[in-house]
Amino acid sequence: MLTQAPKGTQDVLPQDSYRWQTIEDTMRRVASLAGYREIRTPIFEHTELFQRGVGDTTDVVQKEMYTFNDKGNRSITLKPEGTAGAARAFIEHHLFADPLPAKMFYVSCPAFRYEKPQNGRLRQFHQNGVEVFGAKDASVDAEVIALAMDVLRENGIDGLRLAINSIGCPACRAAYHEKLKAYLEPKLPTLCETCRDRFQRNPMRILDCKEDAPKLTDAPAMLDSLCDDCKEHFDKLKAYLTALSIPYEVDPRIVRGLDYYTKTVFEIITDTENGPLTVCGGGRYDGLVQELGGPETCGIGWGMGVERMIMVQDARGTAPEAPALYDAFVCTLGDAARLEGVKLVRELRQAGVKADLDHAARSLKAQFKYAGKLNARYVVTIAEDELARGVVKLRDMAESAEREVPRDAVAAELRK
RNA sequence: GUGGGUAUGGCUCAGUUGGUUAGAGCGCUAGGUUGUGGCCCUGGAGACCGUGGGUUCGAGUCCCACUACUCACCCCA
Repeated sequence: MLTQAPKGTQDVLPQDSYRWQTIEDTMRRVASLAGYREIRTPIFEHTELFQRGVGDTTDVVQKEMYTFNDKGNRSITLKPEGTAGAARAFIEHHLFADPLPAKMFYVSCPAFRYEKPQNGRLRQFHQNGVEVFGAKDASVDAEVIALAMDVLRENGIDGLRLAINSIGCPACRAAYHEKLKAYLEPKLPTLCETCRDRFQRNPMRILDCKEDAPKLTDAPAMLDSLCDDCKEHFDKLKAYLTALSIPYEVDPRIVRGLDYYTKTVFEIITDTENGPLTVCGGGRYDGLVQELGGPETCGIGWGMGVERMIMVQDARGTAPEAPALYDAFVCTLGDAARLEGVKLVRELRQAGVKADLDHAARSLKAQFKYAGKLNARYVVTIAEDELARGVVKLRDMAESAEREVPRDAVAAELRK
């Protein structure tokens, strides 16, 4: 077990890390074009932050957190998601005193949930995300959704389903819960065990139960119970999305498992051979900052699973090509040539040419084979003859064309 | 947390009704051309057959447990 990564964790190997870097680059580029700046928060926080922020009746907090006491006997939790930490930092550093909205993003942020791993679900996973604090107009809801779609599209992932919903504000949701409970109560005995439990904790979830939902088609819908303010917000969001030519479907079953959401919630879903998979999920959290002790500040954001994006790229064959490891591989024959080769490789690197030479004491032929396997664009050969004449052989591997180049002109030649 | 499937060299897999030194392809490595890649040919390294028990004269093969991986439910990224 010593040489086995813990359950639900994954290594990103050198040959694969470019996939992550490409996705990270895209995220940085797209987000900064919209005025978002990167935030980095600790990988662990006080447990209470998530109990208060995410909500201590949620599955995430109740069953899935990596919680432990540190040596000072503080209860510490590895963050299960990105929003609570960002909100805490927003409050702690008085970012509410800056010009609002405060727009921020994070990249390949580790998150931890103690769950049984399966397809697209790990115990340590990574999210890209955005958070916006202090913007109440639905135009920002549409903006963050547009950003998510753009990030996905620029990573070769499009044609995804955008599903949106509104779960209202504390005022209209409380009223709705009463209506819903009144409707459900007589049916309780016919519901499954989990749903009888949900009845107290989060009755809206029952409408998303695969077992019970079909029996409850005439249940009152949150969308029909929104207060005027929430309804107007949702209508505006739809108008903005339409203006941006972003197709969406309204899915009243989207509830989200984190307590802080209000009004807008959304998911971006891909259909895999194993069924639908959410690649990105988020929503508005107008009560979160205040709940955590900050000034009344609205907010909205999303998280996007990096591993899931990579899965989708793989499934669709839209993964970017691996960048070439070397522009030039230097092959040498003889000790004097080898010394020259070591010098040349360093020169090339300093000139911005990706270069290397054999470090395994291989035969010339094996050096060529190695260069071929690593897809080096050029092979530079130096032996006694070339050394004496102040030249090198420059071979274009794809063309199988070889020519002589003056030793001093190699770097310039390869930078062309 | 509940249920199903799987576990043999680095990878993908064979392995006959349990029978002697566990095979192949790919990959890795060396050579076939003592100055040259991709194709071809030849050689080499590399497996306590997931772990621990049990049945048996004998277990990769049968039984049990454990662990890991994987899939579905739940939930979510």
